[in-house]
Amino acid sequence: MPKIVDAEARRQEVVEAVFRIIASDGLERASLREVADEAGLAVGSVRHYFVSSDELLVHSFAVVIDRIAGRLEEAYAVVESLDKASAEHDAAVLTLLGQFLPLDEQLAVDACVWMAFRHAARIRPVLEPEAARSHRAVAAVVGRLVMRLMPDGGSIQEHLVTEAERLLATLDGLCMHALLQPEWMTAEVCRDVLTAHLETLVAVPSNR
Amino acid sequence: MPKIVDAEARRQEVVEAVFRIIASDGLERASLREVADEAGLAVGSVRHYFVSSDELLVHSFAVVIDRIAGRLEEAYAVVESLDKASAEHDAAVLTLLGQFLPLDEQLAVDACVWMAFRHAARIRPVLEPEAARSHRAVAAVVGRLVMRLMPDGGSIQEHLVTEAERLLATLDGLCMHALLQPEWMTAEVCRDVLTAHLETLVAVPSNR
DNA sequence: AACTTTTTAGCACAAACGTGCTTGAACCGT
DNA sequence: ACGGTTCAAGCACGTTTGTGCTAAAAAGTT
Repeated sequence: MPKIVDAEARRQEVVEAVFRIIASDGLERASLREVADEAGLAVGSVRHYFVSSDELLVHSFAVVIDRIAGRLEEAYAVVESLDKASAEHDAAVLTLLGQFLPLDEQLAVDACVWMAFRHAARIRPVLEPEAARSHRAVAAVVGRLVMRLMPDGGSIQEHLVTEAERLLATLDGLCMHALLQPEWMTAEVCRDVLTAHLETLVAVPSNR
Repeated sequence: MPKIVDAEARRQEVVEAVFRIIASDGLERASLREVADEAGLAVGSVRHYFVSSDELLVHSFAVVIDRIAGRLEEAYAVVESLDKASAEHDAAVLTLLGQFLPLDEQLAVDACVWMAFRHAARIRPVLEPEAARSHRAVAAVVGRLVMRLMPDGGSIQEHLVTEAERLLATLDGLCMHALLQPEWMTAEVCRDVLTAHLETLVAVPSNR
């Protein structure tokens, strides 16, 4: 039998190298040579764990999606465990929504990588399936949250879809601005915008 | 004197070629050779009008910013010319906000290009000044609009900033989704989300 | 007709890229 | 101790990129 190496762990190390490169230098710099250097390996070694550059990138995309979706599900479970009217509930909702934003270093890397891959997927067909999965996973959690938060429980299908999409758009927009214009979009502004949005979600206008 | 050619018009043609390439194949494919082919010129010719690849890209970024900002100012002038309570006013506001979204082919190209450059500016320092200018220009219009739409005229500075940033984030998020997930984010959903947002902007919760 | 200056075109080079392929090195079971 | 399998590393080839440089074509002025 061969040399024993935890192959999955090695793959994960390479993926982490990909993340660091994308966060600091962008997706276009995530070449095999750069990734190998960042991971402290040779190009041939990286290619031993990932058949092609495409496979490496698609797998990296999948990993970041799973990480984000996992955090969201976890945070949503907390929300669901609390009483709807309690103050802890509101705090838990803010914590959930904060998982989208680059509020700490780990979240910032994930947000960078996520954004980069989603935008790249518009052009590169290999990334498209994962982009669609990412959208479905996030929309599912946000949809459940909106259903829980809306006063009528989201009974009117059209309003639910609109409000879910509205929250999703605001989140992605906030994430974008926090990544691209960090000097204008501080963590505090993010929080203010989110709380303002939540107030508008609870208080549905009467004329609808 | 030399061969007479309208240099500015030629530059514009090259820029249009850049736009088409970015919209269809992404910014990373906007190389000198690709641009020259798309514009029907030789690489040397393109380089005669743009000293370097960087200058071409920065100038293209500036052009798309001017185009978008121009449309916004134009649409805002219409809004300002109408009575605040009229139905035409609401329609004009929707028209203004629609300038951000890829609702027709021209807007879609501009939105693609704008997004691509803004994201690239995170990594490429040469693009950063234009990205900052773009943010200021758009924020100015949106800020004025929010000030006009808020019931108290945006007299409380913090609320104004928050609401302006909230609208800006929603717009960018909508634009992103419309570009990346066009099958989920139709023009109709965009309109619904925007009208819902405007309702929440007019009806400020009492506890604030 | 000759000259000058702009415009257009193209060559050549170094650098970086993905990938097919080969070569040692490491290590476990026999 | 040995053999077979996996891991690690690297070479080589064809592309593509930006850019410095050269040179031909075009056209108004003299």
